[in-house]
Amino acid sequence: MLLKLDFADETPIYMQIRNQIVLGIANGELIPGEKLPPIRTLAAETGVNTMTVNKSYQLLKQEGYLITDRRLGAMINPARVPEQHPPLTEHPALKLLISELYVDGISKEELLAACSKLYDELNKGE
Amino acid sequence: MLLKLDFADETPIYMQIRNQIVLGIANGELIPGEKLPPIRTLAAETGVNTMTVNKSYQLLKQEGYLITDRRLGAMINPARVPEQHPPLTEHPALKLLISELYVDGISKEELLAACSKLYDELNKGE
Amino acid sequence: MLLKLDFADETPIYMQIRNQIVLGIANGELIPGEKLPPIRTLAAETGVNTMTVNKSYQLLKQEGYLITDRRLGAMINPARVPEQHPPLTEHPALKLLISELYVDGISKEELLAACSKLYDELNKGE
Amino acid sequence: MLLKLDFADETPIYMQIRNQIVLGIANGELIPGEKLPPIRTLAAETGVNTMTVNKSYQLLKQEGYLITDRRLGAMINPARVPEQHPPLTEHPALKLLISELYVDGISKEELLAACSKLYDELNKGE
DNA sequence: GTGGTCTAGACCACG
DNA sequence: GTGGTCTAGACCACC
Repeated sequence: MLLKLDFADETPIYMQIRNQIVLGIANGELIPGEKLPPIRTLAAETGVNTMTVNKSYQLLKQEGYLITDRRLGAMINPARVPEQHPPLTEHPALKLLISELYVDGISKEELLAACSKLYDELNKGE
Repeated sequence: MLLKLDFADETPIYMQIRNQIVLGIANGELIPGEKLPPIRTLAAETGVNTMTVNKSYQLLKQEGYLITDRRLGAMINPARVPEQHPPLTEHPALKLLISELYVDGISKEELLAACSKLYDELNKGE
Repeated sequence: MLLKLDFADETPIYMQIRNQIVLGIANGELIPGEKLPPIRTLAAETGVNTMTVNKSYQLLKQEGYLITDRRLGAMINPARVPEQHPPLTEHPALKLLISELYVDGISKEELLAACSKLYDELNKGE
Repeated sequence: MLLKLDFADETPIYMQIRNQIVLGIANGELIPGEKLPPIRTLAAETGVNTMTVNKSYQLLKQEGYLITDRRLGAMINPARVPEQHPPLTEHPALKLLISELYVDGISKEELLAACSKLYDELNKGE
């Protein structure tokens, strides 16, 4: 799996790494139990400070996406417990996003079609 | 319209103000052409510095949500030109959001139902 | 002559009025000796405060574009003495403008063609 | 690169800084990828508040002249996408400028010669 | 009265 | 050490 980082982007680098790994898990590119590269390796490959990669791994671990085994290093959590969600209609980010799209003239059909398509693209291997 | 700010939240205050106004526009609470409170008033009401509110207004203006009529002050842009969107299926934030929800076990039906409901709630006045 | 003002524009209204009158003089729409509408009339027509129009007229008078006769009101100065210019190559605004266009990839030919065309369009009646 | 600010000038300081950097890019004094001084340094050197310099950088970033690499700070955007221009003959500032010069008796030849010279002086290093 | 600009500090997130 | 955010107060241009 290849990480694409944009150092000029406003989202922090550690968050970009975290996001890409989450995306990788969702679309099946990273499978539960798969080993992730050691922090130093990933840092060297991406030209990022080890501390930054470390922060990403810590965050992913805290969110349950990752587990670290002392002997094997980091791997995708094979037994993740999904987070408890309040009703989706209260999800602040989703609400804001849909509001922005609505104001930009996106129709309901377009929105639902895109959501459906994006969802279907996930984990094609299933 | 009442703004609710959370000073403990990590999202910057100026961004919270911006977000709430965008939400207000989307759900019809703020109508195009409507006058917004002067920077100083809003600052006093929310207990925030004028510079912070100023920053929000600047951002909203830059995004086209707001205009400042030199005679009357700030108002919701009555003739906003919607932003050009690349296909929604390439929208990074939407993609990430759906991925996170998917990994958390949200079903496609739940997702679409929530999006549909959120969309329908917007601009009830229409 | 019709003034088009944009109250949301960042350039002050009095300056917009001044600019449009200068443009009118340059393109021959306003001819030397021509009477300008009284301040109050212009203010009413454009929906602007009389003080604002007054400021425009004062500025134009100070720049020599306008003279006011107590009996006849304001008119385009029929005997304007052109301002003394330092060498054009030192003109700060021109320098900045050309720099911006250059950085935006405008070729020298495009620039000169546009300048030539714009110049030729002025005072067609001559 | 040395910035010359005129505190008596009516153009805002942050805009003067912005203008000088744009000029520097155009004439080749600042090359794409070159690192700019940190906000604090530039503020100290010019005797201006950090917030003011910050505002300049924000503006330059928004205009695409500058990027801030999260690791290295601010630098001249090495991959700037030129802005889309409507036909130059519709450029309001250029139109106004030429009109003013025309009314001041500048001949077409003088104008074109100056534009040509100014353009040729840009980016001598090329 | 309106927004726009600026100052002199301070704190924080990021790398 | 870097930019990003915020405060408390001030002054100014514009209308």
